[in-house]
Amino acid sequence: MSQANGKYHHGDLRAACLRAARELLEEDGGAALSLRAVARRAGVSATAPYRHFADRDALVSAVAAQGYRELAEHLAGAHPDPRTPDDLAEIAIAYVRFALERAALFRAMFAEPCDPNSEERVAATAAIWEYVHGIVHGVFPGADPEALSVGVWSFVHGLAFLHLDGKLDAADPGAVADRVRETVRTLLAASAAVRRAQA
Amino acid sequence: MSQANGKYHHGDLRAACLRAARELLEEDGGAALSLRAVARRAGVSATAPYRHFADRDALVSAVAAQGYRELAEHLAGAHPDPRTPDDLAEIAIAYVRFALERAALFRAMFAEPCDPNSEERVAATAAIWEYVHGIVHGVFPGADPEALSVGVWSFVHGLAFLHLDGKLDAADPGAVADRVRETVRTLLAASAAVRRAQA
DNA sequence: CTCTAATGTGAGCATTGCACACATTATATG
DNA sequence: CATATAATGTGTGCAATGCTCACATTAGAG
Repeated sequence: MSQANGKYHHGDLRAACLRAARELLEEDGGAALSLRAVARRAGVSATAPYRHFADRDALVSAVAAQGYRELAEHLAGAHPDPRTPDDLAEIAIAYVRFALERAALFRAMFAEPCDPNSEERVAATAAIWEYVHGIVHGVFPGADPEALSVGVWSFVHGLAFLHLDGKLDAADPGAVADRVRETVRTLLAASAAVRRAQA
Repeated sequence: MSQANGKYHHGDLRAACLRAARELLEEDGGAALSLRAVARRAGVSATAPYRHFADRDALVSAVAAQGYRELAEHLAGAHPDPRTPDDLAEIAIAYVRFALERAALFRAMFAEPCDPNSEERVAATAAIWEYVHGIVHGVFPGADPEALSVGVWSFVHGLAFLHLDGKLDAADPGAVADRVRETVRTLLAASAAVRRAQA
């Protein structure tokens, strides 16, 4: 009951719904995120949320957008100004940790095709692209920034998902971090290995 | 109606359910995959599928396992024995194309944590790991096979998901293929760029 | 103060997952 | 061949959900 005062009008039901949705997501996973459960938790009738969200998808989209912003913060916190591949590895570790710690949220962010109607969500995605470009520019000043940004985000994103889906063991956070670091190093050494082999 | 003969016993309802599930997945997306819809399409009562699948998750797991096998085939078809980064790029392209062409199936394969109870699913995952190891060994003979396999699968997997989720434009298959190829090249040249910058 | 638009309520409908008791049939066993 | 038993399919029922609609309440503009 985020706000169970007896008033007829809630005050800020939209925010309360988002909060409730986040709580449900973290407590019971994504499947439990129903509009009715959100309404219950906000101490409000089952249909009240429809005044603030067109449908379930709209609610999820709003939560996802919130997630994008938090992800950006989380990454920025991992390393303010990455310059070396090892710096980049730290950010990769932060990305994977975010996915594992806020698993249901992370899924909500990437489960559905980015709804082109949700301005909020598109904007958040664009912000992440900006951020990735900045990192790539700092770490690989000489490379094609567009292609390498795609490469880096893909790699890190895939790493996160494979852990999330149990394709890589994610039980021990320390071990996960080590593996991510190791993988970044190895991948960046791969081209050298190729050149050596071809020489 | 995959098999609407009037017999009381269906003959092979399990297979019919899987077929129906695949059809629903491709026609209406993952959300439409309900046990009842599957039953309807198989021309059978709503609860009949429970004789073959413990619950909805079990059905999805079975479909996912099927998907893993098809993915392995699809990749093998793209290049039988990859030896160079460009060969690898062709496989990456095939991976992304599989994800985009069988989007709902692909999501089903990776949406939920790999159920440790589903033998079939675990086995299929292990098979993919084997396959990736083989490729990596062929293309990067000198590298740490474990770490680089993780890196390569992560990268390709992330690439697929970012396209699938609209973070990368996936409208034109040709353009997607070009981007994937370009990204593989650029990523493998990244370490060179770093060394150049540090020199 | 009044009237309108915003916001919340409650009943209702279709759909779903699943459990249960029951019907039908394949198959093993006498 | 006859029959008991296990496998398989049916139908009913319940609780939950998303969503619509008519209605109640209230905040705030005029």
